[in-house]
Amino acid sequence: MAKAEDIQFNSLDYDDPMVGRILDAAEQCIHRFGIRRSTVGEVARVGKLSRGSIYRYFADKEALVAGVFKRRQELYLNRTEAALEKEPTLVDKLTHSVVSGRKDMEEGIFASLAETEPETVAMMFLDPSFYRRSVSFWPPHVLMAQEAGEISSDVDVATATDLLMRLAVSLVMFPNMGLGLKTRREIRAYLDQVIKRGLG
Amino acid sequence: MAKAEDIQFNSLDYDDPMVGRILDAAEQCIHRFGIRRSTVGEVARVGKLSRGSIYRYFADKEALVAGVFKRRQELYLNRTEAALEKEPTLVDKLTHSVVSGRKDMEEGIFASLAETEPETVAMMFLDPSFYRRSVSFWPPHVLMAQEAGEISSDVDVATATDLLMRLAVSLVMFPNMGLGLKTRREIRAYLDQVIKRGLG
DNA sequence: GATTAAACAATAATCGTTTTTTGTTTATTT
DNA sequence: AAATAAACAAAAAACGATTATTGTTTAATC
Repeated sequence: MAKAEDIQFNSLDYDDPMVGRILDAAEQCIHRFGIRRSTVGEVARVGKLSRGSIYRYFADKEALVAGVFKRRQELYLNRTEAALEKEPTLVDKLTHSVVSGRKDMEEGIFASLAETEPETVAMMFLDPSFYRRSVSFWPPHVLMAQEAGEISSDVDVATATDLLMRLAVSLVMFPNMGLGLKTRREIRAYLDQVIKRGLG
Repeated sequence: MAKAEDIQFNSLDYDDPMVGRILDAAEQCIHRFGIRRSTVGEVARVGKLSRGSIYRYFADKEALVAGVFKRRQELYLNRTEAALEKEPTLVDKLTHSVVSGRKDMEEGIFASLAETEPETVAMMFLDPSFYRRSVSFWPPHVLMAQEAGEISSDVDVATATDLLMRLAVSLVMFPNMGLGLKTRREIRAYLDQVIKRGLG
Protein backbone atom coordinates (compact mmCIF):
# COMPACT_ATOMS: atom_id res chain seq x y z
CA MET A 1 0.00 0.00 0.00
CA ALA A 2 0.85 3.72 -0.04
CA LYS A 3 2.36 3.59 -3.48
CA ALA A 4 2.29 7.25 -4.45
CA GLU A 5 4.18 8.20 -1.31
CA ASP A 6 6.96 5.71 -2.01
CA ILE A 7 7.42 6.96 -5.51
CA GLN A 8 8.16 10.42 -4.22
CA PHE A 9 11.39 9.17 -2.73
CA ASN A 10 12.13 5.77 -4.19
CA SER A 11 12.23 5.18 -7.89
CA LEU A 12 9.36 4.11 -10.09
CA ASP A 13 9.14 0.50 -11.12
CA TYR A 14 8.57 0.65 -14.82
CA ASP A 15 7.77 -3.05 -14.83
CA ASP A 16 4.43 -2.43 -13.15
CA PRO A 17 2.09 -2.46 -16.15
CA MET A 18 -0.13 0.17 -14.57
CA VAL A 19 2.80 2.57 -14.17
CA GLY A 20 3.79 1.92 -17.76
CA ARG A 21 0.33 2.65 -19.08
CA ILE A 22 0.08 5.83 -17.08
CA LEU A 23 3.48 7.08 -18.20
CA ASP A 24 2.81 6.10 -21.81
CA ALA A 25 -0.42 8.05 -21.82
CA ALA A 26 1.13 11.02 -20.03
CA GLU A 27 4.06 11.12 -22.41
CA GLN A 28 1.76 10.96 -25.38
CA CYS A 29 -0.27 13.88 -24.03
CA ILE A 30 2.82 15.94 -23.23
CA HIS A 31 4.21 15.17 -26.64
CA ARG A 32 1.06 16.35 -28.36
CA PHE A 33 -0.20 19.21 -26.20
CA GLY A 34 2.65 20.15 -23.90
CA ILE A 35 2.52 20.07 -20.11
CA ARG A 36 0.15 22.96 -19.48
CA ARG A 37 -2.54 21.70 -21.84
CA SER A 38 -2.32 18.11 -20.65
CA THR A 39 -4.88 17.34 -17.97
CA VAL A 40 -4.90 14.32 -15.69
CA GLY A 41 -8.36 13.54 -17.03
CA GLU A 42 -7.02 13.51 -20.58
CA VAL A 43 -4.14 11.25 -19.57
CA ALA A 44 -6.67 8.88 -17.99
CA ARG A 45 -8.79 8.87 -21.14
CA VAL A 46 -5.81 8.24 -23.40
CA GLY A 47 -4.50 5.49 -21.12
CA LYS A 48 -8.00 4.03 -20.77
CA LEU A 49 -7.87 4.08 -17.00
CA SER A 50 -9.33 6.10 -14.17
CA ARG A 51 -8.08 9.32 -12.70
CA GLY A 52 -8.07 7.59 -9.35
CA SER A 53 -5.49 5.10 -10.56
CA ILE A 54 -3.16 7.87 -11.66
CA TYR A 55 -3.40 9.51 -8.26
CA ARG A 56 -2.78 6.13 -6.69
CA TYR A 57 0.66 5.94 -8.33
CA PHE A 58 1.57 9.60 -8.54
CA ALA A 59 1.21 12.13 -5.76
CA ASP A 60 0.22 14.92 -8.12
CA LYS A 61 0.49 16.14 -11.68
CA GLU A 62 3.99 17.44 -11.07
CA ALA A 63 5.17 14.01 -9.98
CA LEU A 64 3.53 12.49 -13.04
CA VAL A 65 5.33 14.87 -15.37
CA ALA A 66 8.58 14.31 -13.51
CA GLY A 67 8.00 10.57 -13.90
CA VAL A 68 7.70 10.90 -17.65
CA PHE A 69 11.00 12.74 -17.95
CA LYS A 70 12.68 10.53 -15.40
CA ARG A 71 11.76 7.46 -17.42
CA ARG A 72 12.95 9.06 -20.64
CA GLN A 73 16.25 9.93 -19.07
CA GLU A 74 16.63 6.48 -17.57
CA LEU A 75 15.92 5.01 -20.98
CA TYR A 76 18.50 7.27 -22.55
CA LEU A 77 21.07 6.30 -19.94
CA ASN A 78 20.32 2.61 -20.30
CA ARG A 79 20.53 2.73 -24.06
CA THR A 80 23.67 4.81 -23.97
CA GLU A 81 25.25 2.55 -21.37
CA ALA A 82 24.57 -0.45 -23.57
CA ALA A 83 25.89 1.28 -26.67
CA LEU A 84 29.08 2.29 -24.89
CA GLU A 85 30.00 -1.34 -24.42
CA LYS A 86 30.79 -1.44 -28.10
CA GLU A 87 32.82 1.76 -28.12
CA PRO A 88 36.52 0.98 -27.76
CA THR A 89 37.80 4.13 -26.03
CA LEU A 90 36.64 6.75 -23.55
CA VAL A 91 36.79 9.34 -26.31
CA ASP A 92 34.55 7.22 -28.49
CA LYS A 93 32.17 6.75 -25.61
CA LEU A 94 31.89 10.44 -24.94
CA THR A 95 31.50 11.15 -28.64
CA HIS A 96 28.66 8.68 -28.80
CA SER A 97 26.99 10.29 -25.78
CA VAL A 98 27.14 13.71 -27.37
CA VAL A 99 25.82 12.53 -30.72
CA SER A 100 22.93 10.55 -29.22
CA GLY A 101 22.27 13.31 -26.70
CA ARG A 102 21.88 15.82 -29.50
CA LYS A 103 19.65 13.46 -31.41
CA ASP A 104 17.36 13.02 -28.41
CA MET A 105 17.15 16.78 -27.98
CA GLU A 106 16.32 17.31 -31.62
CA GLU A 107 13.69 14.68 -32.11
CA GLY A 108 12.59 13.47 -28.70
CA ILE A 109 9.97 14.80 -26.31
CA PHE A 110 12.20 17.78 -25.60
CA ALA A 111 11.97 18.96 -29.18
CA SER A 112 8.19 19.03 -29.16
CA LEU A 113 8.08 20.61 -25.71
CA ALA A 114 10.58 23.24 -26.80
CA GLU A 115 8.11 24.40 -29.42
CA THR A 116 5.18 24.92 -27.08
CA GLU A 117 6.97 25.63 -23.76
CA PRO A 118 10.59 26.62 -24.41
CA GLU A 119 10.95 28.26 -20.98
CA THR A 120 10.07 24.98 -19.29
CA VAL A 121 12.73 23.16 -21.27
CA ALA A 122 15.24 25.88 -20.49
CA MET A 123 14.48 25.58 -16.78
CA MET A 124 14.95 21.80 -16.88
CA PHE A 125 18.28 22.12 -18.66
CA LEU A 126 19.58 24.54 -16.07
CA ASP A 127 18.41 22.46 -13.13
CA PRO A 128 21.48 20.76 -11.65
CA SER A 129 19.39 17.78 -10.51
CA PHE A 130 18.78 17.05 -14.16
CA TYR A 131 22.38 15.88 -14.45
CA ARG A 132 22.77 14.28 -11.06
CA ARG A 133 21.79 10.86 -12.29
CA SER A 134 24.35 10.98 -15.07
CA VAL A 135 27.23 11.65 -12.71
CA SER A 136 27.19 8.07 -11.44
CA PHE A 137 27.39 6.98 -15.04
CA TRP A 138 30.98 7.76 -15.93
CA PRO A 139 33.25 6.60 -13.08
CA PRO A 140 33.44 2.95 -14.21
CA HIS A 141 34.34 4.05 -17.72
CA VAL A 142 36.96 6.42 -16.37
CA LEU A 143 38.51 3.56 -14.42
CA MET A 144 38.56 1.34 -17.48
CA ALA A 145 40.25 4.06 -19.50
CA GLN A 146 42.84 4.48 -16.76
CA GLU A 147 43.53 0.76 -16.66
CA ALA A 148 43.83 0.68 -20.42
CA GLY A 149 46.31 3.54 -20.22
CA GLU A 150 44.15 5.80 -22.34
CA ILE A 151 44.14 8.49 -19.66
CA SER A 152 46.41 9.05 -16.69
CA SER A 153 45.78 7.35 -13.34
CA ASP A 154 47.01 10.47 -11.57
CA VAL A 155 43.75 12.32 -12.17
CA ASP A 156 41.15 11.29 -9.65
CA VAL A 157 37.95 9.75 -10.96
CA ALA A 158 35.69 12.51 -9.67
CA THR A 159 37.64 15.18 -11.50
CA ALA A 160 37.66 13.19 -14.71
CA THR A 161 33.93 12.54 -14.42
CA ASP A 162 33.30 16.22 -13.84
CA LEU A 163 35.17 17.16 -17.00
CA LEU A 164 33.46 14.51 -19.10
CA MET A 165 30.05 15.66 -17.88
CA ARG A 166 30.81 19.31 -18.52
CA LEU A 167 32.03 18.58 -22.03
CA ALA A 168 29.07 16.37 -22.86
CA VAL A 169 26.49 18.79 -21.46
CA SER A 170 28.14 21.77 -23.10
CA LEU A 171 28.40 20.09 -26.50
CA VAL A 172 24.77 18.99 -26.43
CA MET A 173 23.49 22.29 -25.11
CA PHE A 174 25.60 24.47 -27.42
CA PRO A 175 26.39 22.67 -30.69
CA ASN A 176 28.57 25.55 -31.74
CA MET A 177 30.34 27.79 -29.30
CA GLY A 178 32.97 29.45 -31.39
CA LEU A 179 33.82 26.21 -33.11
CA GLY A 180 30.98 24.63 -35.07
CA LEU A 181 31.27 20.98 -34.10
CA LYS A 182 28.73 19.34 -36.31
CA THR A 183 29.81 15.96 -37.58
CA ARG A 184 30.66 12.95 -35.49
CA ARG A 185 34.23 13.11 -36.73
CA GLU A 186 34.66 16.74 -35.74
CA ILE A 187 33.28 16.07 -32.28
CA ARG A 188 35.55 13.08 -31.84
CA ALA A 189 38.64 14.97 -32.93
CA TYR A 190 37.80 17.80 -30.54
CA LEU A 191 37.20 15.49 -27.59
CA ASP A 192 40.31 13.48 -28.37
CA GLN A 193 42.42 16.62 -28.24
CA VAL A 194 40.78 18.01 -25.11
CA ILE A 195 40.75 14.78 -23.12
CA LYS A 196 44.14 13.44 -24.08
CA ARG A 197 46.19 16.61 -23.84
CA GLY A 198 43.97 19.57 -23.05
CA LEU A 199 45.67 22.54 -24.63
CA GLY A 200 49.13 21.34 -23.59
CA MET B 1 19.16 61.10 -37.90
CA ALA B 2 17.46 57.70 -37.84
CA LYS B 3 19.12 56.60 -34.64
CA ALA B 4 16.90 53.76 -33.52
CA GLU B 5 17.32 51.97 -36.83
CA ASP B 6 21.10 52.14 -36.66
CA ILE B 7 21.16 50.76 -33.16
CA GLN B 8 19.38 47.65 -34.32
CA PHE B 9 22.41 46.60 -36.28
CA ASN B 10 25.32 48.71 -35.13
CA SER B 11 26.22 48.98 -31.48
CA LEU B 12 24.96 51.52 -28.99
CA ASP B 13 27.22 54.41 -28.14
CA TYR B 14 27.19 54.47 -24.39
CA ASP B 15 28.93 57.85 -24.49
CA ASP B 16 25.76 59.55 -25.68
CA PRO B 17 24.38 60.95 -22.40
CA MET B 18 20.81 60.36 -23.54
CA VAL B 19 21.49 56.69 -24.17
CA GLY B 20 23.14 56.44 -20.79
CA ARG B 21 20.20 58.01 -18.98
CA ILE B 22 17.74 55.76 -20.75
CA LEU B 23 19.69 52.61 -20.02
CA ASP B 24 20.30 53.65 -16.40
CA ALA B 25 16.60 54.18 -15.87
CA ALA B 26 15.67 50.97 -17.66
CA GLU B 27 18.18 48.93 -15.70
CA GLN B 28 16.91 50.41 -12.45
CA CYS B 29 13.35 49.47 -13.37
CA ILE B 30 14.29 45.96 -14.44
CA HIS B 31 16.32 45.53 -11.29
CA ARG B 32 13.39 46.51 -9.09
CA PHE B 33 10.34 45.20 -10.92
CA GLY B 34 11.60 42.77 -13.53
CA ILE B 35 11.05 43.07 -17.26
CA ARG B 36 7.34 42.35 -17.38
CA ARG B 37 6.40 44.94 -14.79
CA SER B 38 8.66 47.61 -16.22
CA THR B 39 6.82 49.93 -18.62
CA VAL B 40 8.38 52.36 -21.03
CA GLY B 41 6.41 55.09 -19.28
CA GLU B 42 7.93 54.14 -15.95
CA VAL B 43 11.42 54.11 -17.45
CA ALA B 44 10.75 57.59 -18.83
CA ARG B 45 9.58 58.83 -15.44
CA VAL B 46 12.58 57.36 -13.61
CA GLY B 47 14.98 58.76 -16.22
CA LYS B 48 13.17 62.10 -16.22
CA LEU B 49 12.71 62.11 -19.94
CA SER B 50 9.96 61.55 -22.44
CA ARG B 51 8.68 58.32 -23.86
CA GLY B 52 9.32 59.80 -27.28
CA SER B 53 13.05 60.05 -26.57
CA ILE B 54 13.23 56.42 -25.60
CA TYR B 55 11.54 55.41 -28.84
CA ARG B 56 13.94 57.69 -30.65
CA TYR B 57 16.90 55.63 -29.49
CA PHE B 58 15.33 52.20 -29.20
CA ALA B 59 13.09 50.60 -31.76
CA ASP B 60 10.89 48.97 -29.13
CA LYS B 61 10.81 47.72 -25.57
CA GLU B 62 12.57 44.53 -26.56
CA ALA B 63 15.49 46.50 -28.00
CA LEU B 64 15.62 48.58 -24.84
CA VAL B 65 15.81 45.52 -22.62
CA ALA B 66 18.39 43.97 -24.93
CA GLY B 67 20.37 47.21 -24.68
CA VAL B 68 20.44 47.01 -20.90
CA PHE B 69 21.83 43.50 -20.92
CA LYS B 70 24.17 44.25 -23.80
CA ARG B 71 25.68 47.13 -21.85
CA ARG B 72 26.00 45.02 -18.72
CA GLN B 73 27.77 42.31 -20.66
CA GLU B 74 30.02 44.83 -22.38
CA LEU B 75 30.88 46.27 -18.97
CA TYR B 76 31.63 42.81 -17.66
CA LEU B 77 33.85 42.07 -20.64
CA ASN B 78 35.67 45.39 -20.37
CA ARG B 79 36.25 45.00 -16.66
CA THR B 80 37.32 41.43 -17.06
CA GLU B 81 39.59 42.30 -19.97
CA ALA B 82 41.25 44.95 -17.85
CA ALA B 83 41.60 42.65 -14.86
CA LEU B 84 43.14 39.92 -17.01
CA GLU B 85 46.09 42.20 -17.79
CA LYS B 86 47.24 41.60 -14.25
CA GLU B 87 46.78 37.84 -14.34
CA PRO B 88 50.05 36.13 -15.25
CA THR B 89 48.82 32.97 -16.98
CA LEU B 90 45.94 31.78 -19.14
CA VAL B 91 44.81 29.55 -16.30
CA ASP B 92 44.73 32.51 -13.93
CA LYS B 93 42.80 34.50 -16.49
CA LEU B 94 40.17 31.84 -16.92
CA THR B 95 39.94 31.36 -13.18
CA HIS B 96 39.34 35.06 -12.75
CA SER B 97 36.64 35.01 -15.44
CA VAL B 98 34.82 32.19 -13.71
CA VAL B 99 35.01 33.78 -10.27
CA SER B 100 33.84 37.19 -11.46
CA GLY B 101 31.26 35.61 -13.72
CA ARG B 102 29.76 33.76 -10.77
CA LYS B 103 29.79 36.91 -8.69
CA ASP B 104 27.91 38.82 -11.39
CA MET B 105 25.32 36.05 -11.59
CA GLU B 106 24.85 36.03 -7.84
CA GLU B 107 24.56 39.71 -7.16
CA GLY B 108 24.03 41.48 -10.45
CA ILE B 109 20.88 42.20 -12.40
CA PHE B 110 20.59 38.50 -13.21
CA ALA B 111 20.16 37.59 -9.58
CA SER B 112 17.21 39.93 -9.10
CA LEU B 113 15.69 38.91 -12.43
CA ALA B 114 16.08 35.26 -11.54
CA GLU B 115 13.78 35.77 -8.56
CA THR B 116 10.93 37.35 -10.47
CA GLU B 117 11.40 35.83 -13.94
CA PRO B 118 13.61 32.73 -13.76
CA GLU B 119 12.38 31.41 -17.10
CA THR B 120 13.55 34.57 -18.82
CA VAL B 121 17.00 34.22 -17.30
CA ALA B 122 17.08 30.56 -18.29
CA MET B 123 16.20 31.45 -21.86
CA MET B 124 18.96 34.07 -22.03
CA PHE B 125 21.52 31.63 -20.69
CA LEU B 126 20.64 29.07 -23.31
CA ASP B 127 20.65 31.55 -26.17
CA PRO B 128 23.85 31.01 -28.15
CA SER B 129 23.99 34.68 -29.14
CA PHE B 130 24.48 35.48 -25.47
CA TYR B 131 28.01 34.10 -25.74
CA ARG B 132 28.85 35.23 -29.23
CA ARG B 133 30.43 38.46 -28.08
CA SER B 134 32.70 36.63 -25.65
CA VAL B 135 34.16 34.43 -28.35
CA SER B 136 36.23 37.29 -29.76
CA PHE B 137 37.56 37.85 -26.27
CA TRP B 138 39.93 34.94 -25.85
CA PRO B 139 42.01 34.54 -29.03
CA PRO B 140 44.61 37.20 -28.12
CA HIS B 141 45.08 35.60 -24.72
CA VAL B 142 45.41 32.20 -26.30
CA LEU B 143 48.13 33.53 -28.59
CA MET B 144 49.98 35.07 -25.66
CA ALA B 145 49.84 31.80 -23.77
CA GLN B 146 51.16 29.98 -26.81
CA GLU B 147 54.02 32.44 -27.19
CA ALA B 148 54.81 32.11 -23.50
CA GLY B 149 54.90 28.35 -23.92
CA GLU B 150 52.11 27.87 -21.41
CA ILE B 151 50.05 25.92 -23.91
CA SER B 152 51.01 24.21 -27.14
CA SER B 153 51.14 26.08 -30.44
CA ASP B 154 49.87 22.96 -32.20
CA VAL B 155 46.32 23.56 -31.09
CA ASP B 156 44.60 26.12 -33.27
CA VAL B 157 43.31 29.26 -31.62
CA ALA B 158 39.66 28.61 -32.45
CA THR B 159 39.74 25.21 -30.77
CA ALA B 160 41.43 26.59 -27.68
CA THR B 161 38.95 29.45 -27.49
CA ASP B 162 36.09 27.02 -27.81
CA LEU B 163 37.33 24.96 -24.88
CA LEU B 164 37.99 27.99 -22.70
CA MET B 165 34.50 29.30 -23.39
CA ARG B 166 32.87 25.97 -22.67
CA LEU B 167 34.74 25.59 -19.41
CA ALA B 168 33.97 29.12 -18.29
CA VAL B 169 30.30 28.94 -19.21
CA SER B 170 29.90 25.51 -17.65
CA LEU B 171 31.62 26.49 -14.42
CA VAL B 172 29.54 29.63 -14.03
CA MET B 173 26.30 27.93 -15.01
CA PHE B 174 26.85 24.82 -12.90
CA PRO B 175 29.04 25.55 -9.87
CA ASN B 176 29.03 21.90 -8.97
CA MET B 177 28.64 19.18 -11.51
CA GLY B 178 29.90 16.12 -9.75
CA LEU B 179 32.81 18.00 -8.33
CA GLY B 180 31.89 20.94 -6.09
CA LEU B 181 34.30 23.61 -7.25
CA LYS B 182 33.72 26.40 -4.79
CA THR B 183 36.85 28.27 -3.88
CA ARG B 184 39.11 30.18 -6.19
CA ARG B 185 41.90 27.75 -5.45
CA GLU B 186 39.79 24.71 -6.31
CA ILE B 187 38.69 26.28 -9.58
CA ARG B 188 42.25 27.18 -10.46
CA ALA B 189 43.57 23.71 -9.73
CA TYR B 190 40.83 22.16 -11.82
CA LEU B 191 41.41 24.47 -14.76
CA ASP B 192 45.16 24.03 -14.53
CA GLN B 193 44.77 20.28 -14.80
CA VAL B 194 42.22 20.38 -17.58
CA ILE B 195 43.95 23.00 -19.71
CA LYS B 196 47.52 21.87 -19.32
CA ARG B 197 47.06 18.14 -19.66
CA GLY B 198 43.41 17.27 -19.98
CA LEU B 199 43.04 13.81 -18.52
CA GLY B 200 46.26 12.57 -20.07
C1' DG C 1 17.81 69.54 -34.48
C1' DA C 2 16.58 67.30 -30.52
C1' DT C 3 13.29 66.84 -26.71
C1' DT C 4 8.86 67.00 -25.28
C1' DA C 5 3.84 66.66 -24.59
C1' DA C 6 -0.31 65.09 -26.28
C1' DA C 7 -3.28 62.39 -29.03
C1' DC C 8 -4.15 58.16 -31.22
C1' DA C 9 -5.18 53.16 -32.82
C1' DA C 10 -3.48 48.62 -31.97
C1' DT C 11 -1.86 45.51 -28.76
C1' DA C 12 -1.36 43.56 -24.30
C1' DA C 13 -2.24 43.30 -19.29
C1' DT C 14 -5.63 43.22 -15.63
C1' DC C 15 -9.75 42.19 -13.28
C1' DG C 16 -13.80 39.86 -11.72
C1' DT C 17 -16.59 35.92 -13.21
C1' DT C 18 -17.45 31.40 -14.92
C1' DT C 19 -15.79 27.04 -16.01
C1' DT C 20 -12.44 23.47 -15.73
C1' DT C 21 -9.12 20.90 -13.35
C1' DT C 22 -7.04 19.17 -9.36
C1' DG C 23 -6.62 16.32 -5.57
C1' DT C 24 -9.42 13.71 -2.00
C1' DT C 25 -12.86 10.77 -0.56
C1' DT C 26 -16.48 7.36 -0.81
C1' DA C 27 -19.00 3.53 -2.47
C1' DT C 28 -19.10 0.03 -6.19
C1' DT C 29 -17.05 -3.25 -9.44
C1' DT C 30 -13.57 -6.50 -11.12
C1' DA D 1 -6.60 -6.01 -3.07
C1' DA D 2 -6.80 -3.00 -6.84
C1' DA D 3 -9.32 -0.37 -10.33
C1' DT D 4 -13.19 2.32 -11.08
C1' DA D 5 -16.87 5.75 -11.05
C1' DA D 6 -18.90 9.48 -8.88
C1' DA D 7 -19.05 13.30 -5.89
C1' DC D 8 -16.87 17.07 -3.80
C1' DA D 9 -14.25 21.43 -2.17
C1' DA D 10 -10.17 24.01 -3.34
C1' DA D 11 -7.16 25.64 -6.80
C1' DA D 12 -6.22 26.91 -11.40
C1' DA D 13 -7.47 28.05 -16.17
C1' DA D 14 -10.44 30.26 -19.60
C1' DC D 15 -13.23 33.85 -20.62
C1' DG D 16 -14.92 38.45 -21.76
C1' DA D 17 -15.01 43.35 -20.44
C1' DT D 18 -12.13 46.96 -18.94
C1' DT D 19 -7.98 49.32 -18.37
C1' DA D 20 -3.06 50.13 -19.33
C1' DT D 21 0.75 49.97 -22.47
C1' DT D 22 2.82 50.11 -26.77
C1' DG D 23 4.43 52.20 -30.74
C1' DT D 24 3.40 56.12 -34.06
C1' DT D 25 2.41 60.62 -35.22
C1' DT D 26 1.73 65.51 -34.57
C1' DA D 27 2.63 70.13 -33.10
C1' DA D 28 4.89 72.80 -29.50
C1' DT D 29 9.13 73.83 -26.82
C1' DC D 30 13.91 74.08 -25.63
